[in-house]
Amino acid sequence: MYFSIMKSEPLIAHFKTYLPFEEAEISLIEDRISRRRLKRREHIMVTGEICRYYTFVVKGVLRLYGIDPTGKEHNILFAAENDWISDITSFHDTTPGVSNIQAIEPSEIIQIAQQDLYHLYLNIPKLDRIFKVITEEKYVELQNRVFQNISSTAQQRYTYFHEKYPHLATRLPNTQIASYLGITPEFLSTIRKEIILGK
Amino acid sequence: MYFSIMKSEPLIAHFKTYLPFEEAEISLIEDRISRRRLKRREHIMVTGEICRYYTFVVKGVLRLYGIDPTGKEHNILFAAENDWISDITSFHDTTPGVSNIQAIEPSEIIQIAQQDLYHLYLNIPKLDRIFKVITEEKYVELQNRVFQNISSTAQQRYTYFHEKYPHLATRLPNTQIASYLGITPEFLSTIRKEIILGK
DNA sequence: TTCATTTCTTAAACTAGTTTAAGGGTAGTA
DNA sequence: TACTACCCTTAAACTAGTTTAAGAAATGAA
Repeated sequence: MYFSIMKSEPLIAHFKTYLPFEEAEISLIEDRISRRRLKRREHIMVTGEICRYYTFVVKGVLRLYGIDPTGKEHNILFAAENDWISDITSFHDTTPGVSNIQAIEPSEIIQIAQQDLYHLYLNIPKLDRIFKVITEEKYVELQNRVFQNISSTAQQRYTYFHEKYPHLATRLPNTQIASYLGITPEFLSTIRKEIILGK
Repeated sequence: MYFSIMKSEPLIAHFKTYLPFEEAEISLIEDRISRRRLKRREHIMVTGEICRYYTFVVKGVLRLYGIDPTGKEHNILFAAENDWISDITSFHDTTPGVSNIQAIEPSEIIQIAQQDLYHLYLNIPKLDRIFKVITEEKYVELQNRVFQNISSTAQQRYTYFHEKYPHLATRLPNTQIASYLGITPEFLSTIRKEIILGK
C-alpha cells in the first residue's frame, strides 16, 4: 500500500491550520501514526469493543452510530475529510464502548493509538492546545445541533443540515440523513416532497 | 462582599481534581479571576452581546438558552456547582453571541475574562490540558444527549434526565426541564402522570 | 448484462406531542 | 392580609411524525 513519502502529510496539514510545526515534531508524529484504507461498510469499532484509536479522515465519510434497546441504529455524527471520529470515553478510559464506527464510502484514515497520542501530548505540548481547540469547535457544533433538536420541526432540521453540511447532504443516502435527524426515512421522503412543492 | 481569604479557592479545588497545582500557579490564578453573586433570574449574558467571561459555578444553578424565530426560549444546558457555562464561540471570537445565560437560583460564580484566560494559558501550560479534558467530558455528555434526542420518546428522555442528573431534576421547576427536553410543560405533566400510574 | 440488494416513494392507519383554554396551588411582596 | 406572578394540572381538538405494506428506481457484484 503506497501513499506518499510522508504518510502523516494530511494530518500535519490539518495541525498546521492551528499552529506552526517544526520538522522534528513532524517526524515524531510520523513515527506514531498508522494509515489505512477502508472498504464501504467496513467497521473500525463496534459496541462492546474498546476504541483503540483516535481516527482522522483523509478521504471518504464515516459515521458514528448507537443502537437503541429495540435494535435500531441512530447516527450520532458523520466525519468526512479532515475531521476526527472516535468513541472518546472508550478511548481514554480503555473501557468497552457503546458506539459503532463504520465507513459509508470507501475511505482512507490516519489512526493514533492511545499510548502514542499520550506520548505525543508529552513531547509536543502544543497538541494539548490544538486538541483543546478542536474539541471546543466540535462541542459548539453539537450544541447547535441540540438546539435544533429541541426547538425545530423535522423540516427545519433537514433544511439546516443542508445549509450547514452541503457536502454531506448531497453525498449521503437519505436513510443515513433521516437517522441523523431522528426521523424515519419515510417521513424524510414526505418532507422532501413538501419542500419541492414549496411548503 | 466577603468570601474567604482566597476567592479562587473553589476553582483551585476543581482544577486539583485534574492535576496538582503549586502556590505560585494558584496566586497567578487568584489575580486573574473575579467572583460575584447573582440574584434569581439575573442574566450574565443576552443574545447579541459579546460573552466576556468563562464562568464557573460555585453555588446555585444557571441555564444557557436560545430563542427561536418565534420568540420561544429553549434550554440548551444547565450548570450547577463545579460546572462551567459560557457562549464559547462568542467568548473566543469576541463576536455577538446567540445565547442567553441566566441564574435560575440565587448563585455565586467565578469569572475569567478572555485576556486573563489567555494569559493563564501562556503561563500555566497544564491549563490547556485541563480544559481539553473538561471540554472532552462535556462533549461526551452532549453526544449522549443527542443520542437520546434522536432515539428516545419524551418519557424515556425524562426518565434518563432524572437518573443522570437527580440533583438537577429535583431542584428545577418542571417548566425548565420541559424546555430542556424539547417538549411543552403540558406534555411533561401528562408524562409524569403516566409514570406515576406505571405506564 | 443480469440478478440481488439497497434506496426511495406513496398512502393509509396509527401514536406522540402541541395548542388552547381554564382553573387551582404556592411563594414572594406590598 | 391580600395581591400578583409563577407553576402545575386537566382536557379536548389539533398537528407532527411513525408504522406497515407495497412497489419503483437506482446501485453493485458476478
